[in-house]
Amino acid sequence: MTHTKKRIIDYEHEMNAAQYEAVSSGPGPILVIAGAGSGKTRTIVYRVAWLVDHGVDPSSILLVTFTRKASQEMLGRAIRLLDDRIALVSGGTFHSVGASILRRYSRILDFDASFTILDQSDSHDAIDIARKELSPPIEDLKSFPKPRTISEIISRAAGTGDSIPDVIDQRCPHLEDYGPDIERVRLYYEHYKKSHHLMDYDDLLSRSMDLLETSENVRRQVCARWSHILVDEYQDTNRLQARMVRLLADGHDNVMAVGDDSQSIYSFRGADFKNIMRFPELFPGTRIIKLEENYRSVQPILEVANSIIERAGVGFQKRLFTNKKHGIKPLLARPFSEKEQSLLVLKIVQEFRRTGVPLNDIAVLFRAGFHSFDLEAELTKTRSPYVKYGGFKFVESAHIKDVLAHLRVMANKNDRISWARILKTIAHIGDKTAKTLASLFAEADRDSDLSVLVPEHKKYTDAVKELVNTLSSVAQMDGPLPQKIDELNRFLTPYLQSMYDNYPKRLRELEQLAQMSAPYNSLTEFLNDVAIEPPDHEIDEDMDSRERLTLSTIHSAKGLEWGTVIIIWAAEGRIPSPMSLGNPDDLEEERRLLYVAVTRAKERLIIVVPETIYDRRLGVVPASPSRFLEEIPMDRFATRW
DNA sequence: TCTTCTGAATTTTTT
DNA sequence: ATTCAGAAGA
Repeated sequence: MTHTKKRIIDYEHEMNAAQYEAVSSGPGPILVIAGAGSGKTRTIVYRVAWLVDHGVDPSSILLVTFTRKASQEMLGRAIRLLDDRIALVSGGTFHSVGASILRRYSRILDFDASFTILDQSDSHDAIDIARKELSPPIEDLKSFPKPRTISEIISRAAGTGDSIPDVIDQRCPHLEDYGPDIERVRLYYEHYKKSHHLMDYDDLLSRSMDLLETSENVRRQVCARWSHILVDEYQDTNRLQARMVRLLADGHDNVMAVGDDSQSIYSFRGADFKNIMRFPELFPGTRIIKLEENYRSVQPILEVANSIIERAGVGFQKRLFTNKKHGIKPLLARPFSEKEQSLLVLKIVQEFRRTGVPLNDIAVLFRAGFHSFDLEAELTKTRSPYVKYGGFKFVESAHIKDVLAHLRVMANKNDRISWARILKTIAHIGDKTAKTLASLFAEADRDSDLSVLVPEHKKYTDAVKELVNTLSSVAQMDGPLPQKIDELNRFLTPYLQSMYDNYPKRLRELEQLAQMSAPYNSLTEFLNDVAIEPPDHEIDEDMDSRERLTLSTIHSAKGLEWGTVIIIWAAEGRIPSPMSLGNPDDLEEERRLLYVAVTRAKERLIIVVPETIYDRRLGVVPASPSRFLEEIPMDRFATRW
């Protein structure tokens, strides 16, 4: 066998001392505290290479990340660095690792191996059903919390291990009276999922770990399969995920966890940065290595970053330093209004472009998706190209969900939620009819002809029959998966045309979906993967090659960097978000969020705080800079360049 | 009377 | 994009 790409790596000289120490550690638990821009990804990639170079079988290495993107990027870099053997490394998200364990051992739990994975809105739908079908019924459904709220509470309880009343007490005390009924909804929801062979995202983690905990046999097999585990972004784990890491490493403790407590920004989804502080308790004998040299930002930017984070209450002490001593101070700009802010951003961007800064190297960051609405309007008006991250997801857009729902009922006839969604696309069928028919279909025998169940002499009779017939004929079609999906798309085209005026674009996306299914052998397999790992929006759009400005929420910008970063709406009332004011821990997270935003910048940082803010109720009111900025000595900023 | 359809209002962050 | 309230329709 020849390894054409193989090269000898001089580990000691290709990185700094701390990085080398982490990369070349022997067996046992290691915690790497990697400050922003300190070469975290590089360290992980070299660690994988080092292990393989020192005789560890690549297929026994597991690299756990939070996103598919992160996992692909790291494996891609490792493959380029070493050679094709790296391709054998297992990489995945916590959820996909859980799903793969469940799929393999589902027989042991009494669960059908072909379970369907509920994405977030599916799970909302299921909870809505539970709300409405509970008996005895909930007294005042109108004032009862919405599915979304209940789902958040249930999911948080699952992720943190707290009870429902505890979660309500901490997060939303005003809902205290509903506690017992929410608990009933949860029980119904659990039962519902079980009887319909459904798993939600939390189940993928908790069910798989229950399995490892209860079955010694399974645990031994799984832990023998992966003898070395690397976990990225450990600060964003919740208690469930920390438990997962502990269980997966049972018996060998060969875990390298990498993270930065100062960049923990996902507590709303149950993450607890204290997990990273507790790692040494979970793994006795942990070696702690700190990476503090920053390779990204110039000194004046780091000074602002350090002064934001040094006022944080708890955390591993660290202070970033850099060799890039020269550089300009961050600019603090105060335009009058939101409109002026947008115009200022436009002006800066145009100015930089003229001086040769590529558009790709500039990003505008903000706290929440809607903070960029006005800017987006201006950009559209002036025909400036941009991409926005942190908005709606490809898979969550309606037309994709429609096709997926069709595919799901083909794979699993008793998927009531998908039936209801499909039926509602037919004229004269609303909520009520859709639900009735969905139940009817879901409970029908496996092989019976559904079209005989359709009520006669209704306006929708013919349309429903056509739907049912199409579904069963596509399901029985021979041939590869993409061909089936294309057939389905053809059937749905008239509906899409009537529904969306931009249907050509949506149709193209559906073709892409069909393409994506090509590597899969079974529909079930494809659907499972799509639910865990939403495909990226633009895989090979022609837009991609063009230069565009990046607009992103701070959350979606984590791990990325740009030469120039413009932070808009760095004002009280935006960051910290008003939602966080009630809880000191949440407020601290807002501080970290601003820290993450600031540390994305390499050379130039511009912080924009409009003088006024528009409030729907109060009209135009004065705005002041975020409290996290007010704490910083003003001489760290420039007021003009 | 029960359902569907239409239009208006609202939204923190997401695997 | 989703959700809610009220009008129109069967």
